[in-house]
Amino acid sequence: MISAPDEQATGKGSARATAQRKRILCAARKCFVDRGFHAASMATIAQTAEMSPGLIYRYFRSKNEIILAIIDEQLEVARARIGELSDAGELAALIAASFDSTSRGDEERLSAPLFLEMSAEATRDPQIASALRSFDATIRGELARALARSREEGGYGVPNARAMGRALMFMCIFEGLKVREAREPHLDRKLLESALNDVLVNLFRPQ
Amino acid sequence: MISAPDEQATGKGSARATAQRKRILCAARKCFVDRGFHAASMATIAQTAEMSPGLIYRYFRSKNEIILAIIDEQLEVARARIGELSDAGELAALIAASFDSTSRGDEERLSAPLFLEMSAEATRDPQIASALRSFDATIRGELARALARSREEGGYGVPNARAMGRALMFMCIFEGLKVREAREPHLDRKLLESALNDVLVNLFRPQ
Amino acid sequence: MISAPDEQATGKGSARATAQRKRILCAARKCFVDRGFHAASMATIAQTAEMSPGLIYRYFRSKNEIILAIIDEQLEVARARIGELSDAGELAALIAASFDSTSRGDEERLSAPLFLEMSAEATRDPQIASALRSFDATIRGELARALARSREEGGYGVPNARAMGRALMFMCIFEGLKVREAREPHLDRKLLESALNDVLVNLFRPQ
Amino acid sequence: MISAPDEQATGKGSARATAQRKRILCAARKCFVDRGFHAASMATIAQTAEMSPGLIYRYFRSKNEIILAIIDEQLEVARARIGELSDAGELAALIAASFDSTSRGDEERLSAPLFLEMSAEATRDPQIASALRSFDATIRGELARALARSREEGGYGVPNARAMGRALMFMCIFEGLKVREAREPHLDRKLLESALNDVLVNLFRPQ
DNA sequence: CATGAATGAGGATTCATTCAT
DNA sequence: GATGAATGAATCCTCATTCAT
Repeated sequence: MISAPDEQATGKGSARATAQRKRILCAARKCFVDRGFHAASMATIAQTAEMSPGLIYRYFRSKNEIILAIIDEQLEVARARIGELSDAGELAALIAASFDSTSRGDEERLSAPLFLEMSAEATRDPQIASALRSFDATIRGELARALARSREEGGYGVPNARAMGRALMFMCIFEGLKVREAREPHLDRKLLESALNDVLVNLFRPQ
Repeated sequence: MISAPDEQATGKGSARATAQRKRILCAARKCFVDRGFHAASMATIAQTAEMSPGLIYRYFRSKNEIILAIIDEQLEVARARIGELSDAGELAALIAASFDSTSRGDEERLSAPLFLEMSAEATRDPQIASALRSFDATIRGELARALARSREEGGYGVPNARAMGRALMFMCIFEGLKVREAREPHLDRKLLESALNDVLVNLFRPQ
Repeated sequence: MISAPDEQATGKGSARATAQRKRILCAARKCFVDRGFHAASMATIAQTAEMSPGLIYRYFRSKNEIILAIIDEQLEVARARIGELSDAGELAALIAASFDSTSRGDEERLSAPLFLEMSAEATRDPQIASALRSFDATIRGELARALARSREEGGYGVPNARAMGRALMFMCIFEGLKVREAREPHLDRKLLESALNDVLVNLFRPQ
Repeated sequence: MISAPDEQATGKGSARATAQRKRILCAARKCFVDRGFHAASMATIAQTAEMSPGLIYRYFRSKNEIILAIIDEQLEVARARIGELSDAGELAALIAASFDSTSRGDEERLSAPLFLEMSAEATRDPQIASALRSFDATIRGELARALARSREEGGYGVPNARAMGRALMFMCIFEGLKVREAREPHLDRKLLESALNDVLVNLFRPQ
């Protein structure tokens, strides 16, 4: 978690407050996707959220706090998604599906533009960097464990020595595909799926 | 190429002008890496280049033109690097080496932060988007051809049907690694190399 | 009308907003009179209006929009004034009076410096040029009709063939006097009045 | 004369220097007509004059000095032109002809845009204001004398009491027409000529 | 709670002018 | 004499943030 809840100063914890925060974050997400963290102005976010700019500051201390909250949210979504993937067997098909923007609502997918925005921002902001590192650690550990688990236990039986490396490669492919999604959203699905199978079959084949 | 040379209006073509442009681009690259395209101010770039802000405009029409020039430069570097990789046999080792920021000077490597910055920007700027697409087309075509070439001709003998898909996967891994480099520059090299070998051996093994 | 009201984007239509716009226009008018459209800076206008520079942009999209609004205002004032003149009989006396800067407040007179500024600007800006042309057409048409009307109907009974020409001459004299006012604001009123009578008596005498 | 010759510091008096000054003034005139005093940059003027910006400063101390020189030149041209007019008998036809931009070269006509630019500038710059006043005094005196001269001496025999007033009106019409020329350069010549005759016949008819 | 007007620092860009060559 | 690179102040405009109502 990047942004401390700090209900004292902002959230109030009431249902109302939660709803307002969600409203703002939803608007912010849209604006950030459309224009990037920097180019999206608080005024635009307010307008999108159909509230006054001043009101936003009742729920978030600054624009940066909103950015951090959005990053948290996106990482959470990604965590959930990759958790699902690693549990299921059909990894290639599922990853390919995660590429498809029509398969889920905006709030349930790691947005490709936001992923790039976040990653770029992490280069400069240590707080964001650390959030991403923690995300990484969680996911890679989880993946490595899944890979290392024996076939009898529903795992892939990959030797421990290789599991960490393959988890790393999985992340690279997952994130490389996010980059690609941002750049080439209409990439041929057939090509993608067969390519993924071609590679992942090796990465994840029970050994 | 995004930015036409257009010596008419800016560069003057003189040795001096070329040196100044290089100076500016070098300063801009530093600033963009440190702060991002948007947060880097012309004043900062000028200061880094040790010249007055006004002077920059003798060599570039706008900040955006500088951004485009930097993107051109980075894509050119990436093209050259991937060209080398695809010619050589030791793909995994080379890719891993390309991760190593100490192996080459700043100007001879695709900067990871800039790569993210560029990719994010391409989401909104059609000119950048098109430059990236053209980069993609070139590289993927080249890779696919190298993969499809018969072993006798120094290729990998991958069936045509699979070559395109593997080229795509190669790009995902390459770019996924750039993302990782930005996030985790001190990633364990041993782990990385062995993981790459593990995957690429399958992707590029002569068949 | 040059500048559409466009309350959507700027004015808000509230009483407050109207007052602020007026405040800004009033300050801008002063600054433009003192220094010209180009030399008057937004900072100066803001200072004159006793507000921050940024606030101006809540009410006007750009400096140019302010210029256009001022031009609109000035043309409107001129139209009203010439309307009065053409209705009354004592044209010479009235024109001379319109020269007198003490007879009316700043907002009810076509400012001589602004008239020059506007006219000069119209040379380059097609929007302003067209506003001036429309002003011309209105006024000259109105004058020509007044001149052509029969004496029984309160007109001057000037033959149609001559009415257009005399309306043109009237405009030349009116505008020539604006030039003079800018240059020689303390011109001898007696001289002016008798000179105007001498000429206009011929232009407008009922025939 | 606004701008003191001051050969010491600038002109050098040599034929070369004179030619260079003329070159610069000619370029400046073009630029000022096209873009106005303020918007015309020294760089553009230099380019138009086909010389380097720095060189201009060998012949003029500042941009303002160029503006003043141009104003001098324009007033000189106007003086000459009105001198001709007042000597000839066919005043109306001649004034109308002076409207016609094709009748003379650019350097021999008072440019309408420059006239507006000058007049506007005179509002703020006392030096320019005084130059215009001196111009006025000369011209109006000359005109008044011509009008007052007896018919036997080639004059118009206008009583002294009226001569000053008519000279004033003549100036208004002349300058009013300059304003019109800037605004409506393609004004119907027939209309203009007949209108001028209609008025001037009264102003200048020998009495 | 909510508004939206207000602030003012900061950003990109231009341009008259200078000066080393 | 001549060049044109270099300067840096000044300009327009934007936007995160605050606060009176």
